[in-house]
Amino acid sequence: MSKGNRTRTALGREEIARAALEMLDEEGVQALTMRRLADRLGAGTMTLYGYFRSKQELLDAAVGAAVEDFHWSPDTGGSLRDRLRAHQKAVREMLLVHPALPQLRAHQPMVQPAAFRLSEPAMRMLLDAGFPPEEAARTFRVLFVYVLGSMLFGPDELTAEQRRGIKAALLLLPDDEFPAIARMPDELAASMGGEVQFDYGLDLILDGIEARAARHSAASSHQ
Amino acid sequence: MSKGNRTRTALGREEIARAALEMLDEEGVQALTMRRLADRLGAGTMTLYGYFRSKQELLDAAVGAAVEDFHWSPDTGGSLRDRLRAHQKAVREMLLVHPALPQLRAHQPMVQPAAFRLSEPAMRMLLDAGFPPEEAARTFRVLFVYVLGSMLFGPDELTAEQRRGIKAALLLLPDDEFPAIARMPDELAASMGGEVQFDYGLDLILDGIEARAARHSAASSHQ
DNA sequence: CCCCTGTCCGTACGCTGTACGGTGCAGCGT
DNA sequence: ACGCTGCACCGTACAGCGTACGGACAGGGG
Repeated sequence: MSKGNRTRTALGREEIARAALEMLDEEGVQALTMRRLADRLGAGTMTLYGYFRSKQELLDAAVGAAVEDFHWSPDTGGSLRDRLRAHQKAVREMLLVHPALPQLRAHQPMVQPAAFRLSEPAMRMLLDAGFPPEEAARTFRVLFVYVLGSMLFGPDELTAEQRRGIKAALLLLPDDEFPAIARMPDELAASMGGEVQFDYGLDLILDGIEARAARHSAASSHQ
Repeated sequence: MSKGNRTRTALGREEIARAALEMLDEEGVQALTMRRLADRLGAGTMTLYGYFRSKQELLDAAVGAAVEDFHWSPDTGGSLRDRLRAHQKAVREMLLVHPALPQLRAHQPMVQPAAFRLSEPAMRMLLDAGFPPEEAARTFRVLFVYVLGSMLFGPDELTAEQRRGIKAALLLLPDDEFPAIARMPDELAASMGGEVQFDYGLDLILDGIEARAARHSAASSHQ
């Protein structure tokens, strides 16, 4: 059987997925087209369909490629809070490198098993801290939603034009109907992204988690 | 000038936007097509472009129509925590009626000034509770990200097929590489949406907000 | 009556994802 | 050395998308 040596002919699932991921990160989700990707690879459009059944399958593979870049060394010490924060910050860093991931995740949940690499460390920390499985899952979910949501709804990727549009909309709000918002366009604009904003919210959530963790460790020491 | 009475001929910006919103809510974002919307209205496709310069402008108008459905009676008493929770739950209810809103928001921030109707009450509560403007904005932003993120990443709208895919992926994870996750497929699946999950996270975040509010009210009483 | 203005829409263009079927080369049996 | 077979590649085609252009047609003012 002529197995395994056909990759000498340049193309393969891995290469295509990586090229798709690059394109995604550089130009955004809507810019990734089968034709444009094929051009970039110096291939014909339909060649890609020899490796992936559909565009969706290709996108899944690109997600898998991005996720494989993430590795977490589990042995950093410190409090549960510090370790959770470090982990979530690491996830965010990865998402900043691959900004297309949250958008893809919004359309369809992770199909790639490798995607669980991201959540495993945090789940483990919570279980080790005494959270019962269901609450650990719920707690992790809050962090998950916040970290991904910050990427998607925090406009780190806003056009200058969009920024101007928001500012303009804020300025012409009637003061009497929006007394709170109309007075603070600058604060609102500042709150819409950036590392300071992310850290503020992360710490706020970690406060809540820490309080619950204290309850659990107290309960287990009673036993 | 023949101004104002042309709506007698059935069509108008308002009707079109409302029809678009219905279509969005019933069939999802990707199902809304200029052609299909025109058919539904009994009009030609290009007629719509007489009322909206582009599909994007139409989508913005649909967002505006959805947001106008939301009214908040500001006078409910109770603690800051209770009022914030009631408000965020009301927002979530509106989003459940119009599930397309978070997806639209993910692609482009709110251009409709009316969208600020949603955030005004919460901002006001935070300012009244003594939060300085910048921190109020940051705090609100955390709630905002969580509420929208819960809609988008919580799979309230998951296909049964997708659900099965996740479950299958979870079941064939190698236990040695994912010791935490592989043991709790059911808990994880349960954590991915639903009102219980949402309330858990909302209360967790409100804990953090309440702690900060206590600090602010203490500071203001010192003065 | 005619013309003018404004609403409506048929047609067309360039784009998308993808099905189908052909082309050309690598490797093999003889 | 030769012909066959299988497979990687891709040219072409089709339905559907957003939307530009220009024509059809109705209603009101001269």
